[in-house]
Amino acid sequence: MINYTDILREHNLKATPQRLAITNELYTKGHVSIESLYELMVKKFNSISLATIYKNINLMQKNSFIQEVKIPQAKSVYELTKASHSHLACTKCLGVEDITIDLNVIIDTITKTSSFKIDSANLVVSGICKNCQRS
Amino acid sequence: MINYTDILREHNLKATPQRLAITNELYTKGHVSIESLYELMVKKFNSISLATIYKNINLMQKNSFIQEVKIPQAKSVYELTKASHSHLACTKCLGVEDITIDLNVIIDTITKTSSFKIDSANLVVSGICKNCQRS
DNA sequence: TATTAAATGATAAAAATTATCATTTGAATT
DNA sequence: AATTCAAATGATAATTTTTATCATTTAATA
Ligand SMILES: [Mn+2]
Ligand SMILES: [Mn+2]
Ligand SMILES: [Zn+2]
Ligand SMILES: [Zn+2]
Repeated sequence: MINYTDILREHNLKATPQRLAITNELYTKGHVSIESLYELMVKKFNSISLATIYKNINLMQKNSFIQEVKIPQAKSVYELTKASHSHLACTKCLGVEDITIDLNVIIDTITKTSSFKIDSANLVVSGICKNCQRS
Repeated sequence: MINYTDILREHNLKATPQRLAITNELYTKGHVSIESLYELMVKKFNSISLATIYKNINLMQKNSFIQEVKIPQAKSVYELTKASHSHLACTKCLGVEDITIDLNVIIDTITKTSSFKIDSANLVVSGICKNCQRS
């Protein structure tokens, strides 16, 4: 269990209980949607406002503290920003897993064959996760 | 200029003027957002309903006639379904270009190293397009 | 041309997101 | 420890986005 107090402050964000709870949830769950994050927070705070969730998600995104992951045919999930990686999205349980794949070959190919100046590459692979395959 | 009348009917969709206009717009523009599609349609039909846009987009998506492309930090665009391909998204002009990249090596790698059963892979590369680089 | 299921347009309703603002609070300062 | 104050929260209104409803129209078939 990481303490995000200092890390929040480094991003010029006050370490409020709500933010610490949000970051902890993102840390433990990995990838969380807005609605499930809100449900989780309501359990911890008798009266957290949905606006607080949105305001923090947006603010932390601006500060590159967290990132949105857009999944085809499903709701977005959010995660703590970490080293660049790709995602496996299960179409059955809607779970999202991290996977580290070297996309440099692809990036190089695009750079050589097009005039596009690449900033980042986002890969989402959809399918059935290990757990959902048996059933 | 392709005539989509028969293609729509093959998908069990009536070839209404609105649908023909939508498909033509997707064909000529390539990738269009809901709001710009609506603006374009309003020019052609004095009183097309936004609901008609949504209903058609959703229906045609179910029939795999068109597809949604989710772009990081930007609104989704829609395109006519065609051979699997990836996308270059310009963060400046918000334009989206097609690019054909062989993702089989990556898919094979994932298949070998994980227990994930892959259905599809979606790659969106963000950066600055050729046009936007000069300015 | 008549028939009919499907599509459209108008609009209400619902869902998602943002804005506003009085109150509270974290963190720095004394 | 008490004071200060910008920032954050919560309540809620407003806005935006998307879906539902339904009377009317229309594409397709006969
Ligand atoms: Mn991730
Ligand atoms: Mn495309
Ligand atoms: Zn699963
Ligand atoms: Zn551009």
